[in-house]
Amino acid sequence: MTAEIESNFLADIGRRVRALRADQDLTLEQLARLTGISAPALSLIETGKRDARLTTLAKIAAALRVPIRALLEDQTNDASTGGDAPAEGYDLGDYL
Amino acid sequence: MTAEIESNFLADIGRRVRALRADQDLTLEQLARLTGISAPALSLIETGKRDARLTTLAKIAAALRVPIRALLEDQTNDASTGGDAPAEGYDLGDYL
DNA sequence: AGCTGGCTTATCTTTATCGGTAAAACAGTA
DNA sequence: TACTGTTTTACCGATAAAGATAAGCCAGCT
Repeated sequence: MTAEIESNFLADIGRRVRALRADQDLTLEQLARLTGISAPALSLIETGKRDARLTTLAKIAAALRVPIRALLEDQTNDASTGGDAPAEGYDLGDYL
Repeated sequence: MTAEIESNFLADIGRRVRALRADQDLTLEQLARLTGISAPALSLIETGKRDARLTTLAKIAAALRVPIRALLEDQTNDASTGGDAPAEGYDLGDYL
């Protein structure tokens, strides 16, 4: 339950990193040099197997020249799936 | 240089967490129970002294019922209803 | 003064990130 | 079949996050 949502959360981030890297035709080695993060570490993050630190994700976002926000959530709002709507329109789907 | 930008980055996140917590009149103890993160750990994050993991920030955002995006960057220029379009050139100020 | 609540800091243990290196799996392609 | 490039996985050591606990600090209040 909790662990599943967490791994989905990390896997989503990893997919976005990988997609952005592919858009710029960068290899893991190249992104590793740009970020200072090793290629194995990047691979773990992209495959959702590592719970990276905030500054680590910030380095990746900077190297890809996108705001960190672009790595975290879909910019398309979707309808709520759970229960209560917190007054403004967010649902967040109750991460954890 | 690099370390300074990092600490600004973390301090900004911490300030947003603290502001949102204050908006909801929550103490560190209460947020600790909501998130499962200890109050000392939350204090370190809010004061910008800790480089938290992604799932840790996700827990905080969920407890505060805001999208994680709200903790990471200023969204004062958004205020739109559904069409959140980045659309224009980012600078990101070269984190790292 | 003595409280009390909220926050910070310190110490400790467990656990995980992270870089480095190396090896292994997986494409493609000749 | 080999060969090459890319990615994944495994191990190692150093560093750091996170929980727990305790102590310190700083308000406000009786």
